[in-house]
Amino acid sequence: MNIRELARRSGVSTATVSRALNDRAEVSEATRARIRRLATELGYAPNEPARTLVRRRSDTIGLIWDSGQEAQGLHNPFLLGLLSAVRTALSEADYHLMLLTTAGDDDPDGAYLQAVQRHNLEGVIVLTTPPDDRCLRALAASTVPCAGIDTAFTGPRTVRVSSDNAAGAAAAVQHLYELGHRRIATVTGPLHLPPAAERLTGYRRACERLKLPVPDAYVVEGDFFLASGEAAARGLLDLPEPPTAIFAAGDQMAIGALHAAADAGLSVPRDLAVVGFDDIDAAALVRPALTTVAQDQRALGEAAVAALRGLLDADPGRPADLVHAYIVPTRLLVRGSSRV
Amino acid sequence: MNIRELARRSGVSTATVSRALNDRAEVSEATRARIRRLATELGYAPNEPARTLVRRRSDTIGLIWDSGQEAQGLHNPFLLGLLSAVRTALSEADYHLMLLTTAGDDDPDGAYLQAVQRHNLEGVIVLTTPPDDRCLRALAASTVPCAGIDTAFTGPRTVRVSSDNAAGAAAAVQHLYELGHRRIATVTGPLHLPPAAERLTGYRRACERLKLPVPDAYVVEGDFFLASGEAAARGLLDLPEPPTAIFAAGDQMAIGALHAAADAGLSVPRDLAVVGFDDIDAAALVRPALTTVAQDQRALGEAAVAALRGLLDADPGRPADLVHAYIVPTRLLVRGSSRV
DNA sequence: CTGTTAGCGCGTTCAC
DNA sequence: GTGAACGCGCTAACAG
Repeated sequence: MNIRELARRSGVSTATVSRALNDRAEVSEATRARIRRLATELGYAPNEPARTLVRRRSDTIGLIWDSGQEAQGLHNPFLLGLLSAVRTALSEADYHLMLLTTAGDDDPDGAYLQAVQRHNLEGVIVLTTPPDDRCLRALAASTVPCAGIDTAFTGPRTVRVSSDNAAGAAAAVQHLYELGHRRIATVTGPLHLPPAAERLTGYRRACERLKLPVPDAYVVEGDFFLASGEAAARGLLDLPEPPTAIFAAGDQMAIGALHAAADAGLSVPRDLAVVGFDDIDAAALVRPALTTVAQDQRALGEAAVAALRGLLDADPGRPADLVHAYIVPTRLLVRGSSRV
Repeated sequence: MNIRELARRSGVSTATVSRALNDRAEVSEATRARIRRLATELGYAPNEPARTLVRRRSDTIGLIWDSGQEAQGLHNPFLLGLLSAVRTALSEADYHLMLLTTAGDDDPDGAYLQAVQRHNLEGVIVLTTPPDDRCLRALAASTVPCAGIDTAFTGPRTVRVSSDNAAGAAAAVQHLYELGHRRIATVTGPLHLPPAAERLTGYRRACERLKLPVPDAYVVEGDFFLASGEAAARGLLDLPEPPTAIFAAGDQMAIGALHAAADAGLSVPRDLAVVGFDDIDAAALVRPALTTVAQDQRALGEAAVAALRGLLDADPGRPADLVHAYIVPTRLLVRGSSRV
């Protein structure tokens, strides 16, 4: 079933069919309706490769989501929601979505770039990825429009989307303050990662505003994984003046802090309050359930799509400074680990 | 950069370039090498839409992974690993991957089918999806090759891939038996779902083999979510003769059982042992860590790709009975919730 | 408002 | 072993 057959059956030319199906103005309403009806009746669907070939655009976006295994267990739960949101938002904007990989390519460094070229991709969305990915750097350095969520790359046609990490962290501190806590420590992520650094900044700013002391010992760098949070919390609880509350920049570390508290014979939230970040699935499953700063995956996904579309519509020559950062608000979910 | 330009620069015709790049036999080794080198040098990449158009095949597989929101929080953590495995396996087999959605289509019932037609997809892989999806049924009923992981659909060119749910459940029971438990109860998933039913079968068979009594009260149907596991466990612990071990057919329910035990003042694993299924992220994060039957996501993904390729290579006329079921083994992860 | 025609980039005949 | 010509399904440009 192709456009020629459809034309034959409806007694018009292929050009008219094409115009009718693509909602061009120059077709009479009557013929348009007739053709559309016939098309659905016959189960006609346009051949995208052919359209792509002639229109020189594919309406297709590439998606890169983690080329390495390092991120395993880290932002994972998070990614799925993101992926879902991106998929939905793109499809609502009538874009198709292609998953990209580096594997199986002769020239791994240019793999993504080649994929974009091969498939005529209009742009690429990048979900959390190791920042040292050479293949990704090559992409960012090109003129391919890229929107990254929580990624640290920059290039000529690049936008970054992320949660308002600083504000989220500040909200966590504020929440603990309102519960009466005055000694609030933090466990950070690896500080070379932007989200980790931003969350620390938010923590510091909130403490400053609230006139809370932040001794150096109250800031411990972790790696976002459980064990680091547990170790950090253990250290914090052993201090001469231990904190009464811990803000961990990631849920896994926060859960580690819960374990450390239990081991120290402390009751959460009575003796120690804990707040995490991300709202991974496990946050609602542990006991006490974890109070956490939830990232809005749906909003992040939609923002990424919006950002990319902005880039696509923008004049390629112009720097896209105006839209160079999309910040999505977070939401504090108060659960048992902080509230009494 | 296209094949014509490449031909001009290498002093041969486009036909020769095409033959060289596609590893056809009728080209001399020398020219092939020369052309290949020039191609990488110039960053040439074939235009897939054009290739697809003329070859009438796209080397592209569609992926459907959850059209509804119902599954939220259920198999989620699981899906991501699957997705990753499928992506890798497909790309190693030189297939491209396209994410499909129903959204934004006029004829939602035929949305997937249309997508397959539009993009010339060779086949589709379906990850866990609500079984009542009409759109999916339409796809399964067609002649499009489909491989489903844990899905309940069947059709003329359909393969199902799943974990060996029965064996996994049996292994859990066996493990508990070896620890000395003789009163082992189970919390099942919704029994209309094949995985839930299979896990129950495995449980029953193992109990029978080990001559363990299974009073009706020891089999409680849950819904895979936390609360149902908690409620079921509470009921079980209130029995006149409560079990000393619970096998829950899903990790969330198992974690619910841990909560119930804690509320009843029981110590896990001393007073009650608990085993789950799936190995979601949270299983390793809760305390005590959850013993669970892990599904091998990587193997499942690879099996799905293998199954689909089998279907693609098979004679379309022939029923594909020989390969109609791919069963992937599970692995018991013993953690603190069972081992003393 | 509609039809005719050219050509998007490539793989594949058929000649040589 | 190589080249010239054709056509995949569709849209765009132009003609009517």
